[in-house]
Amino acid sequence: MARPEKYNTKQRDIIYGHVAALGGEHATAAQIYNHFRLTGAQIGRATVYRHLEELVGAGKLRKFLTDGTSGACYQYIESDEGCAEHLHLKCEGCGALQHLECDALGDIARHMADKHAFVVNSLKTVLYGICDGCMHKT
Amino acid sequence: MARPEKYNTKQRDIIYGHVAALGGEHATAAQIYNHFRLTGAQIGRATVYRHLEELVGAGKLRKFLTDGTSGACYQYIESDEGCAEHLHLKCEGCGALQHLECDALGDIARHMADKHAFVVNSLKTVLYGICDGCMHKT
DNA sequence: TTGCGTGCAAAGGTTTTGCATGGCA
DNA sequence: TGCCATGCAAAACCTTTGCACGCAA
Repeated sequence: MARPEKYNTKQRDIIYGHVAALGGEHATAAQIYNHFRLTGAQIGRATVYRHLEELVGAGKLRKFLTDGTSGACYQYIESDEGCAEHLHLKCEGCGALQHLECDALGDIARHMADKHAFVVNSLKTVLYGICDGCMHKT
Repeated sequence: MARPEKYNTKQRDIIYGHVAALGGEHATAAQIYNHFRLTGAQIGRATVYRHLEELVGAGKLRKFLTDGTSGACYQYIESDEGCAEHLHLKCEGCGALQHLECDALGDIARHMADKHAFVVNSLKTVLYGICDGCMHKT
């Protein structure tokens, strides 16, 4: 159990290194696949998807779903404790995905657990709304 | 602006009536389409999708995205004003959708607007997590 | 050598779009 | 009558899967 840790391949290192290098940035599977194509690293779509799902299962990567047929977005999860506790904001106007770094979120999660017996999964929750830029447009 | 309110067709009434009859239940586009096929109402896929998206845009319907390739789930929004005041909780264990009635939500929305210049859309925002019942199972 | 991991291609599914026809106002 | 909405089909899209080869241990 734990982690099979079967083989240590070059592709695994490349993919893992790339998503880790993304830091807080998010990327779709297609973007990641294209990045490898452009950088010369010949990695098949299937391999990208397989490792992405593997990393999601291992808790190293977060997966969320965008609105249209744009596909799923992946984001690296820092192992630091501080970064695990932030939510995401999706602007319905421009479609941008922002990160919410705020101490209040910890209070919200605690409030939900205490008063409503509901444990919020910050990794999956996305708040929808209108960002500052789009609010002043038209 | 308000609403174009173009034509009032029979299919529109059928689709609207069906999703309203679902109440709190959620259904995928394929399920809704199949329901019409079985009940004898001949309505094309495209028409179902078009009206579903129209209803989502009008705030009458909520659209979720499921994990796999199962497609999107739609759910009827009972009353505009009632649901605008609170958020929704989606349990990842049992799939139930709960309503969160809490004054703290007003504080959250206010905090987001003041500190982060982001207006939260309560109609579309869903908090994911584990409900009380599922937490004690297994 | 053994067998997992890879890559290519094709399948699977959901959603969108073009175009001719029918129905509402 | 004019024009929108519909329906059928095909396209586009993302994602998964089968199979033969290559590479790690």
